[in-house]
Amino acid sequence: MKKKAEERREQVLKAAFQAVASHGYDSVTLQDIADYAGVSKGVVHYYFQNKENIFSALLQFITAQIYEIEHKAITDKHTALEKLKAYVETVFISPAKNKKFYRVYVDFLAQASRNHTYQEINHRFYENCWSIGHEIITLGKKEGVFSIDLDADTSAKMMRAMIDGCLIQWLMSDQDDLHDFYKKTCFETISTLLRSP
Amino acid sequence: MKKKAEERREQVLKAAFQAVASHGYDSVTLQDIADYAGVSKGVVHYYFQNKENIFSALLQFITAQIYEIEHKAITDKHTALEKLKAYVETVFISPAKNKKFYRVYVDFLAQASRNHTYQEINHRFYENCWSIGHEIITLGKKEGVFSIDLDADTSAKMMRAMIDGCLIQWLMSDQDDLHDFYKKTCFETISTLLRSP
Amino acid sequence: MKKKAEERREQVLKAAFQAVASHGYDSVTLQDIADYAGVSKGVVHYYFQNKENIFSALLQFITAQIYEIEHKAITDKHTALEKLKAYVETVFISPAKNKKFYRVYVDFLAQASRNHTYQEINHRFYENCWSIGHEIITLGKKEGVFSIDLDADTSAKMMRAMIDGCLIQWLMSDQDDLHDFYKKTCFETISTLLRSP
Amino acid sequence: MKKKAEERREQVLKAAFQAVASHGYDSVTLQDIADYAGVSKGVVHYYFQNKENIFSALLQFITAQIYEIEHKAITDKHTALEKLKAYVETVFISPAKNKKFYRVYVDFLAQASRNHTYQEINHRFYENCWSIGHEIITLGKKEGVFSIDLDADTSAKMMRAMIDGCLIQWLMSDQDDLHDFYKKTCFETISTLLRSP
DNA sequence: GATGAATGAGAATTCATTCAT
DNA sequence: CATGAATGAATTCTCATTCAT
Repeated sequence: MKKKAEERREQVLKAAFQAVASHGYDSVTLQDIADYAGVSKGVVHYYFQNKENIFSALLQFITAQIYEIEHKAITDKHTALEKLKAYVETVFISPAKNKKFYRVYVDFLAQASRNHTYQEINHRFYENCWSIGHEIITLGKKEGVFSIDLDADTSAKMMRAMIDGCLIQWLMSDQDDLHDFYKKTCFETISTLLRSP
Repeated sequence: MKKKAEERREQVLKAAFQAVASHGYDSVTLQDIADYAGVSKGVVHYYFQNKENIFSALLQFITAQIYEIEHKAITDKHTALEKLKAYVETVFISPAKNKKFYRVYVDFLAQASRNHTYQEINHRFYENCWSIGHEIITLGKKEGVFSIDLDADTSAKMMRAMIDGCLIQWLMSDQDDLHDFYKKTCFETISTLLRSP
Repeated sequence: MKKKAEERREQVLKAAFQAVASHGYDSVTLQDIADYAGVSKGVVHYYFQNKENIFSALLQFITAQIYEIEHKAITDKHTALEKLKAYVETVFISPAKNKKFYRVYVDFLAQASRNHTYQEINHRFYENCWSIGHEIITLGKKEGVFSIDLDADTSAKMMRAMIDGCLIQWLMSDQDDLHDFYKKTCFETISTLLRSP
Repeated sequence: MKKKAEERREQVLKAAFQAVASHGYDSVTLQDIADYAGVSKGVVHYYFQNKENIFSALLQFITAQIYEIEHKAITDKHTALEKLKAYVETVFISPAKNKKFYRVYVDFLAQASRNHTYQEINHRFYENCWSIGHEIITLGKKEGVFSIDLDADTSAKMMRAMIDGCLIQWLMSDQDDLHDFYKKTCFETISTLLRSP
């Protein structure tokens, strides 16, 4: 029973993700979401109290999912450079997936600047991202491949700033063939920043 | 006649900026804009065909204005490091102004991912920003303070990615007192990236 | 089987009474009723064809109940004045109970003005009420305490009009402490009307 | 300008009165009101913030109007009995008008039992009605036609209770031809109550 | 019998846009 | 030119009712 409901909610959230990716946060209607989910309008309201509620759950859902994937990627690797490489590879997963996620994510960032709930969810996502950076940097310092002078917290923040900055810049270019350039350059820029002189 | 109309349009655009900063791109109404401008709803429609039109003009207006300010800042300085310092200082102008501009700007980025018109306006802004970076880097290479190996085009893009990444991260923190941290760290990160080894 | 079903119906009707008293005729939902009854929404529909059906049964149920109580009250007494006193005392039973019943009853009167089914149920209630008045008046005339000139039918209608008029006026005051004033005054007014000059 | 708007509001209120009289408080839609007013749905919202707002204004409007008519009726007369006669005549104006007004009024009474705003508006109406009764009774006592023992405040309340009780009972009968009976009987009952023994 | 998930019709409300004054 | 009244399309949300389990 409970399980079925949980699946339904996830079905709606996935539909909401598709719908927002296609139409944009403020243009998407509950009917759109219902259509993508292949259910009636009523179902959406049955599982979520209101629109804001769906969107909060959606932001929670996608940021948690992204973090999980990124975290898994670095856990599989053992050296700092391998982890960093895997992290950037995973973040720049593909033009199609990055476009979809970042379209939705930038929509949420736009909302978050005036919505405390989204801000908090995003903050938890940031902390997760920073913790990945922190882990890589700390290991790299131990290994001697990264500068001993780095402050892991600060550098982790700059890492994420660079990643988001690059992917937003790429998204705005609307050119899938630049994806590789941004991936490579982002990786090299971060490497340059971190490596011991 | 023409002059009066131009002033009227600018009055409306400035009001639109205030209105979007306060209410957000998708929540703002033409009545809000008219209210901020101290005119009637009719006036807004007299000078702009429709809502989309106002917003295109607004994005054009604020990105042009920002570029002008940033460009002026580096023109006043003579060495690469002075220019870079002035650029970052100008970009991180103040918590209040950055919050206002970036709220509106992120709103537009969110829209731009699905709106070609905004994308083009933003692209021109990017090119302007990149040209500033290019100028600083080229000069720094000549002066010998920046690495000779840098590709000015690429590095300029990374500079802007770092700046936007930092300011968005700061905006999401909703903590004015972190503004200084991000300004300083952003500057140092860029310096690290560019300086000759 | 039949008995169980009858109990179930009554359970739902009592819940409906609570629900209407709390939320009002037009705001009450079947879910509210189900909640008050401690059963699922399905049960409500199992025992009643639809919403209108429940409400008809409810009006029937509460008017029958009220009449039974009032009738019992006067049957216990033997003189006209005792009966009248007991009647008014029973009608003005308590602030809490009067508020609950009259809220629901006025809701039904509002509906009844456009709903023939409710009108008929209310008419039977009126006839019952009038019969109580009739009995008291006829006895009083026999006893010589009430004016011989009274038309029992007409006076019974006026008695009920006075009672409903008073209780509605009291209900609208939203002041429990006026309950006593209206009870006393209503009794005295009716007494004045009936007594032989 | 202001005048036009005031007329528009009144036009909408009159339409709302028709609409509620026909469909009932809780069934009436803003579209119904707009239709009766011969305007678009938007107009209703242009002049009233929301549905509750319209209804508050409507209750205010009709109770003020009724009071004005009743007050005018007694002002024209000079003796207590003439005033009383005129008052009852005016209150029982005609089957058609009483049906319309009392349908709407009972709807409001039903709502008022749970809505403080309506309660207050109704209370002001009550006070106005009571003041009419008070005036008649005081004059009658002076003239010696009414009992010197009457408390004018209390008797005024009983007068109104009798009137409302009678008209509600009549409304529930759904028989226009009983209107005369209730008018006559109500007048006689009140006369009996007030006259000196 | 009982449950509660699913449906979809229907209502309030919001606003861009139009246009008479 | 400017105003703001009027329109009605579009959206969210609520719930009676149905029906598979």
